[in-house]
Amino acid sequence: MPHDLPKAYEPAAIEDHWAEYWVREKLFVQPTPDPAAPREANRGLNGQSFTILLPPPNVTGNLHMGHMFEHAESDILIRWWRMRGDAVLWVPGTDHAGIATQMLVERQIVSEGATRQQMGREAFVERVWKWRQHYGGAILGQMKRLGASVDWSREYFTMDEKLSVAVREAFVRLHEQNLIYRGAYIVNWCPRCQTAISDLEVFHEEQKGHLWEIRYPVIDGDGKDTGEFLPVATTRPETMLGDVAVAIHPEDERYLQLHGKKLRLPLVGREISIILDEWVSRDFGTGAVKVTPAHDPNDFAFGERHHLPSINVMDAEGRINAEGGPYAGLDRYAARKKIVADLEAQSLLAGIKDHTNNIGHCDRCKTVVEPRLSTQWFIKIQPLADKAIAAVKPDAQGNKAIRIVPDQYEKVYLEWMENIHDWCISRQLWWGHRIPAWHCSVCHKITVARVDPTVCAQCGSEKITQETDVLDTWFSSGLLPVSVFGWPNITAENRGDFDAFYPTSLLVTGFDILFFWVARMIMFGCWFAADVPMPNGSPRSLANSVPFREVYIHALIRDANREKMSKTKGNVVDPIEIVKQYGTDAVRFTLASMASPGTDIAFNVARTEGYRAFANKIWNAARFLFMNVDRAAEIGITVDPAALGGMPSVADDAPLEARWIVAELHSTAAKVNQSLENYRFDDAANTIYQFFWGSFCDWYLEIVKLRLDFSETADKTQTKSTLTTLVSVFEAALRLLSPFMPFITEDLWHEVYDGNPPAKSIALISYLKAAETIDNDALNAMELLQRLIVEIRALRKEAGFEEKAITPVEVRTDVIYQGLFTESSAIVERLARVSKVSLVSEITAGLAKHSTPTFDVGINRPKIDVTAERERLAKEIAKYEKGLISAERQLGNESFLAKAPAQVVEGLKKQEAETRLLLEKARAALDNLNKGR
RNA sequence: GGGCGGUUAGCUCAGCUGGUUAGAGCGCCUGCCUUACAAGCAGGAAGUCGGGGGUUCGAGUCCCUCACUGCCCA
Repeated sequence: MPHDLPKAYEPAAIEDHWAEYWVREKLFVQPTPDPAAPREANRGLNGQSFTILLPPPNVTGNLHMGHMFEHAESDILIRWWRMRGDAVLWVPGTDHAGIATQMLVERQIVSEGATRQQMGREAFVERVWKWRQHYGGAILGQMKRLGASVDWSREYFTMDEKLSVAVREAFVRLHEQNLIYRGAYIVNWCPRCQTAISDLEVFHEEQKGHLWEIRYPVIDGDGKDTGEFLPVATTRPETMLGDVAVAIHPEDERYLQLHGKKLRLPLVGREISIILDEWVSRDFGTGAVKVTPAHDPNDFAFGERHHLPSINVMDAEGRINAEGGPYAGLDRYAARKKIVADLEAQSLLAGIKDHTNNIGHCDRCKTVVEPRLSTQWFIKIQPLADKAIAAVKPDAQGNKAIRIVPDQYEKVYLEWMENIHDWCISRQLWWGHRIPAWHCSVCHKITVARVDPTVCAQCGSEKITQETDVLDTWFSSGLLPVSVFGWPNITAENRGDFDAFYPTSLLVTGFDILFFWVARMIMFGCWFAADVPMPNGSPRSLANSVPFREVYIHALIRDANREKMSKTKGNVVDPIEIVKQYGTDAVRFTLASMASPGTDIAFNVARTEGYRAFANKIWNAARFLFMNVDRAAEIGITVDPAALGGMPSVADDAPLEARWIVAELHSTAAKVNQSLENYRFDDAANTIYQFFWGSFCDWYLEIVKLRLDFSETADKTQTKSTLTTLVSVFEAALRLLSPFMPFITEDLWHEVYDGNPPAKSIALISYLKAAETIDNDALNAMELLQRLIVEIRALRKEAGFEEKAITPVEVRTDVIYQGLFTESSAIVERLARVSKVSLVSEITAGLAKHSTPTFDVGINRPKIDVTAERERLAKEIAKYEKGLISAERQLGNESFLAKAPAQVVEGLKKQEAETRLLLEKARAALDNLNKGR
């Protein structure tokens, strides 16, 4: 059947088809292994499994460039491992994103004129589920379109029943282990979201503000003003309503006379004490710091140390509450304004200074967070952190249970983990995993249980109500590596997944969630998996408890000007849009080729344009190939499909270009495999690009045109073997490229097999593996030939030949190369538009001439540009002279000769000799030019 | 304030444990519609490797220092 491909590659025409095909045919589904079967049987051909858990995108989210990059890298690795014969599993899913999702649905409700409070909790949660069913997880649909080779049968959602069981078990277990406690502490409170958020969910931003100095009147034992004042500096004057003391440094000479005295709190009138505390910084402000334990973490610590009461003066929405007397009801900023004005009116304001401070904002809604005293649930994190540290730190033998790549992040991780704070896991939301704790209104004790209790476990009362708080979303996503494989239900019958896929092999993720998620998975994984025995019943070591063996931290995507992409700046590049324009493959290849470790990626569509051209190049190479296959078929020459699919090889007596392209292919395969081992997507991509375009298309295809003779008189055996090499190398190159450009390679691969491929997808057959030895003779010979052709082409230009003109050339070379040039004269003639290659002992005087270390080549010069030629030679001479001077200096240096490796010295000597010769030739050529010969 | 990274061609970036005269893509210049491809072909120009100092026979690569820049933590 003749092939009929459009002249230009149109990604849109094929991508939807294949994306849908991959999902429909369930090509990437990895079934649960049978736990009764031997472990090896559950692994791939290599006896290995390779598993990646998709970092769960937010269920409300859309795919952005960062996702596409992360997925491209993961997919490249996954496809590569799969083609190398491993049992591969990539598990997709989304997380329920407590705050974001609740905010989104709440906004909808408000726009309908209602509130969630009116609706009630149950109805609201139902509404969120409904939203999720209709609109949630759009990002997974986008992933399907982009061809991510994930196992869709295993899609998870953190609120699913199966994963919720794990959340509950984890909570109860930690509680039983006394690692969960509840208490009143200062937390980051978002007045808009009306929930506590963890330290990690707060971002700090410098803002210009003020430092107000307030004069606190000193009073005597009877409560009367002494006429003295203590100046107190604050950035948040409104919190003074909750002041319970003022702290000074015990050795601060300015305030020695105030030791033991009391103050009257301005505006409020409350008597407060002056406390002495060495933690006070004497240099900051006035050296006297107001203490408001309910509204500042440092003050809370002061309060603990000095047994001070806490007075909460704000409500959940950031308004002053009843404790604030006349200010009650005012928003925090309105209250600040009024308080400052009132203080001023009472002459209690000593000064206002400009002050820049770092203000915490809610990561979700950008509202300024308020440190607030409230009762929350916490995890006592140290025991978990200890394991998580041990998992990453090298042991005495230098082994690490988890390797973090690039390794600089290992330090960042350990630094954070070693200074970790207890984790506030409660959120005042409705959407999420409700904390499985019940409060008893009789004995006021708490019952935490795996099964919803009906009575208080302490006093048996039925008057119990469930805790209203839900758990932090990261609590559930932190459990994913264990929960997606069935934990806590690991029984003899259903432990197949866990045994086969846990620990997962690799996590590909961004630096931004190293602490949020990666660290928490490590803590939970090490903690909970440790209790699951190994398949043979033996205890599980730390190395087998970790959630993944490696973490690859990828770069961040910025716009073409290296600016962070953000909606407000309007510089967000929508990957789907770019994909529509250039094709998924081109975008993937762009991302891969720019993915060098440690540097952010400045995404530039100019690059993508270039890789679309690359795809088009491959497409057209295929057209050329099919054209010839069809023509061959007409005279009865066909390629045996059995010759395809492995590593191409050629006979020793095959033509040079055949031996060469096969050697190049092997060498390319070796480099690509090596690069991917090291997560060097850029090197791998560039190597393939160079092979496909630079070697296969630019040279091999051009030369092969000489051999494809379909005339009556043709040597059919030779034509067939040429065609076989051509097709088999192309087919192999498609496989090499497939992980990077899955769509075009899938499409062309099916074409190569004329619709009867040996497998359902190119993704399911084997990747390239280089032979032990590579034909270096062919590589060297071809390199020399290419050099000759390039020199002739350059000469032709300089000599002013028309593009199409054909001309004879003279070549002088050593005997050892003469055979090559003679045998390959047809190649030179075709590629350099030469009528005849004559080997001479010296290039005829007067010809335009180029010299290289191995040969001289000369051609006629119909209309040479003498000035340009003179400039070129002068430049060449200067370059050689410079090189010669530096070579001579080094070779004249005795310590160089004594200390440098022989190989380096030899190389330099050879180079020096060559340069000397080339210099002489260039000088002679310049002379001749000047003499007008 | 503490820590980490970056600075190489006009742009975006490679350059492994120091070793011959520093590379790629895009862009640029010149000439070509050579029937696979103008999303192409051929040829070409272009870098005091951020500044300074040091170690070394030899430094883009190692050390010190300064400058600029980005990120993380407080």
